[in-house]
Amino acid sequence: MDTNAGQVTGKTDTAALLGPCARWPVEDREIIRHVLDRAGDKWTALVIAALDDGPLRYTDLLRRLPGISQRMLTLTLRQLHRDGLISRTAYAEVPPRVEYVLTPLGRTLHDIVVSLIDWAGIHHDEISRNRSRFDAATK
Amino acid sequence: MDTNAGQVTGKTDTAALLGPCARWPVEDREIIRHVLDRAGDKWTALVIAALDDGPLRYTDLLRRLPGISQRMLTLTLRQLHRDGLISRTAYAEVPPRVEYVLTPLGRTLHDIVVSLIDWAGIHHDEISRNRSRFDAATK
DNA sequence: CCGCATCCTGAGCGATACTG
DNA sequence: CAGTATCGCTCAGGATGCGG
Repeated sequence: MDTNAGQVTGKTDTAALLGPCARWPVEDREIIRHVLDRAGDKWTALVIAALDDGPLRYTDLLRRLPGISQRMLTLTLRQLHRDGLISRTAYAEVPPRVEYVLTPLGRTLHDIVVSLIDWAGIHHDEISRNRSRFDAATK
Repeated sequence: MDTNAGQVTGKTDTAALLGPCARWPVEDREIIRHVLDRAGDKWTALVIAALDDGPLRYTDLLRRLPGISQRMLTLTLRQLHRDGLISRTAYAEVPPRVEYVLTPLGRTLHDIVVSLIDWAGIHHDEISRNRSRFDAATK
């Protein structure tokens, strides 16, 4: 990383400043990258989207997210909790009950995530067609 | 998987229908998943975001995306082209020149992607604080 | 019911060197 | 300038089994 560090020390990295991260200072870049990576995780988006119905229990989420493994649900939930995007409430009952719900911060991301999912749903057929056409042409 | 398959065969998978994918038929699920995965690729979002300035050349993109390798830029561009999100124009000159630009379809995704990047930039400090607090509490 | 620990595989990605 | 080709590794993530 920082391959052009030795080029011109006075100009910092003007080239990089033109990119999509231009609005944010250099020291934040990698954190933004990290946030972006996490948002792009396989399940994070879908978990957040699933939580718009209100509080959900662990097993509810498991059923609402076809294909997710217990492991990944646990990990994803922990990350989201750690980042303050969801809150976790455990009730001392038998059998135990744990409910997850979006925090205000989480809800701000929720809206974006939902629009992304909607986008995928709306345009996936167009994308499929583009892909087929492309493959046919490149054959 | 499908632990409740033996429960009520007539009701198909109503549980799954409640999730965030509820709006879309079952056969589209995995395609949506795929589109979502692609959007969550390490560089896809940033490449799309970088292209809002208008047409860009290969090396322009390389400079505007600090840390990306030639390999990943090539692969990402190819996927985006294949999916019809960007168009590629090669000019028969010396030296060769190739320009990439968002298609109308790509521009619809662009807006979402930008809002996601902005979200990351706005909230990453809050997330960092949450994380620190969480780690301190769990110590 | 709600997880955590372990093992394991392969896709994603970076580094490097080479071509039209 | 705009890619391609090859190697190697890391690590996300699936399967399974156990524990509170």
